[in-house]
Amino acid sequence: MENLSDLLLIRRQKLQKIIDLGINPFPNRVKRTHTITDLIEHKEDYLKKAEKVIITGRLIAMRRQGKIGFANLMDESGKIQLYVRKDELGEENYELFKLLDLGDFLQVAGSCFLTQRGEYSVKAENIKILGKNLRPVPTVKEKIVAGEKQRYDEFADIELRYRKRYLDLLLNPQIKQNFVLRAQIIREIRNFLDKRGFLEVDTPILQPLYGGAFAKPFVTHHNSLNIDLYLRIAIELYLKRLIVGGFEKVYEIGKTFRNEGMDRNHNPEFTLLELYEAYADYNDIMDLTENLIRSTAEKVLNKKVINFQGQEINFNDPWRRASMLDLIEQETGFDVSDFDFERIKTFCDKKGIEIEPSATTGKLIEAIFEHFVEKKLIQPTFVTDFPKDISPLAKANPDNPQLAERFELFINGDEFANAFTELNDPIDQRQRLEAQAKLRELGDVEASVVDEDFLESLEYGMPPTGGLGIGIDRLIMLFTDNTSIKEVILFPQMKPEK
RNA sequence: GGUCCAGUAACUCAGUGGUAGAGUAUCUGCCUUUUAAGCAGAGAGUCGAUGGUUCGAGUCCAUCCUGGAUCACCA
Repeated sequence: MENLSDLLLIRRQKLQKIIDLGINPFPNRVKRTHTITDLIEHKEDYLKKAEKVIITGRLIAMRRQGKIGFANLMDESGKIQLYVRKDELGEENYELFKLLDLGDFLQVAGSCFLTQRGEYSVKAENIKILGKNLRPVPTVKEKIVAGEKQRYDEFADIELRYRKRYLDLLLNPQIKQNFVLRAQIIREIRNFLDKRGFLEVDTPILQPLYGGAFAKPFVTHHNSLNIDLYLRIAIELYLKRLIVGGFEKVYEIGKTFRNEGMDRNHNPEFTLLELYEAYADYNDIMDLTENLIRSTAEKVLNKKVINFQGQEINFNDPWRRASMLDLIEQETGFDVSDFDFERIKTFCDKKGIEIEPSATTGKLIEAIFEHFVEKKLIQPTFVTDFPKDISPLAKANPDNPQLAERFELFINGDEFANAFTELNDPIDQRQRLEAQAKLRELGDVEASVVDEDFLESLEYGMPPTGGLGIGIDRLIMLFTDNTSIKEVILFPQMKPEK
C-alpha cells in the first residue's frame, strides 16, 4: 500500500507539473481526423501524400531515447507507433512528452512515414494531452518471434480480470472479441425473429408474483406501495398474457434473476430469450429453434459446424429428435413408461440416484435422464415429451396423458432451450398450479405459486401457442468456445472483497 | 455445501524452517530511427487474514477470507 501510494503520488506530481506548464490535462475539446486503422488500411496513400493527420488514443508503450522517443498509441481500431523528436515538437511540447505516462490519452498531429527499421509510424508535430492517467496500468509486452506474437507478463489472474473487467478488456484484446460476438449473436437473433414477424416487447422485471420456472427469486420492496416485489425468474407468464391480448408472435430478450448457487454455468442474473407463437405447437417450435441457432451460427460465425473445446458440433444435419422415455430405455435398458412410482424409485435407489422426499414420479424419471442420458447428448438433440407433473405450464400429450408436449434442446451435454406446447386450458392450468402449490407446502421451495391474474387471463382465452426459452449466455459460451459463463458476462457477480 | 488447488512488489512469477528475490513497471542519469530498445544506478512488500508450533515461519499446523477446478444442488 505504501508502495502503491508512492506510484500514485508520482502520477499526481506529474499532473501538477503539466498544470504548471499551463496545460489542461483534461481538456473538453478533441480533434481527430483519422482512426489508427484508417492509417493502416491506406498505408500506401498516406506514405505518398505526406498529408497531415490527427489521431487520438491511449499511450500504451514508450521508448524514450534522449532527444527523441518512440511510443505506441492505441485507439479502439488499432495501434500505431509514434516517432517523436525534440527538434520537431519544440522545447515546450517535448517537455510535455517527457511528463507523459503509459495510460495517458493523447491527440497527436503529424504525418505518416517509415522508420529505418521499416515500421509504419506517425512522426509527431504536436502532442496534446487529452486525459492524464493517475494509476499505473499493468504492462503486457508483446514480441514477434518468427511471425508468432508472444505475450509476456499477461494480465491473467482470473479474479482480477473479472473484478477489473476494464483492465481485462484493455489488456487482453481477445477477450473483447467475446463481447463483440455476443452483441452480434443477439443482434442476429433479433433480425431472425423480426424477419419472421415476431414483435419484441418489454414486460415487468419487478413482479408481485413470480412464475414460469422452478427457481428461488430475489425479493425486493416497493416503499410507497409498501409491498414486496420479486425479480422475475422467467418471462413466460407476461408474454402469454400478450398472446391472450391478441399478439400472435412476441419475444423478449432480457435479464432474468435466480437466487441460487453460482458456478461456471450459473450467474444470478442472466439473459433469457423467450418467444411465443400463437397457432403453433412444440413441433413448430423445434423447427424454429433449429433454424434460429443454425442461421445465427451461419451469419455470425460463418459456419454450420463449430468447434467447442475440441469437439465438433454439427448444426447442419437435421437435428435428432428423441423422446425422454426412449432415451432412458436406450441408455439403461430400463422402461419407465408405466410411471410406477415404487418400481422407478427402487431403480433410482439401486443406481444411487438421490431423490428428495417430495419427488414425484416425473422427478424420478427426470433424475434418471439427468444421471444417465444428458451428458451423452453431444450433437444437437431435441429431447421430447417430458413427464407432465414436472411441466406444469405445458399441454399434455394427447397420446399419453402422463407426458407433456415439451422439449429441451441439448448440445454437448448441456441444456440450451426449453419449450412447450403451452397449456391454454384454464381449468387444467389451475389444477396444475394448485398441485405445485401443494408441493410447495410439502417443502419444495422451487415449486410454482398460483398466479390468479394469469389464470384469469387464460379464462378470457389463449389460442393454442408454442413457447420457447433459450439461455442466451450459454448459447454465447457455445459460440465463443468458452466454458465459463463469467467469460461472456461483462461484469459477472463476484463476492465482495473483504 | 463437500473435496482438491492457488493467493509473495503495480503486473508475471521464483523462493520446502535460518537476512524477502527476479523480470517488467516506477524513479534518477546517459542516449536523435527504437520496438519485450539499451546501459548504469535507486526506491518499492503486513508474503490473503488471524491464531498456534518453534530459538527462528513466506515455508509446518488450525481457523477464516477470496478465487479456480470438481462433485452436489439448480430447468
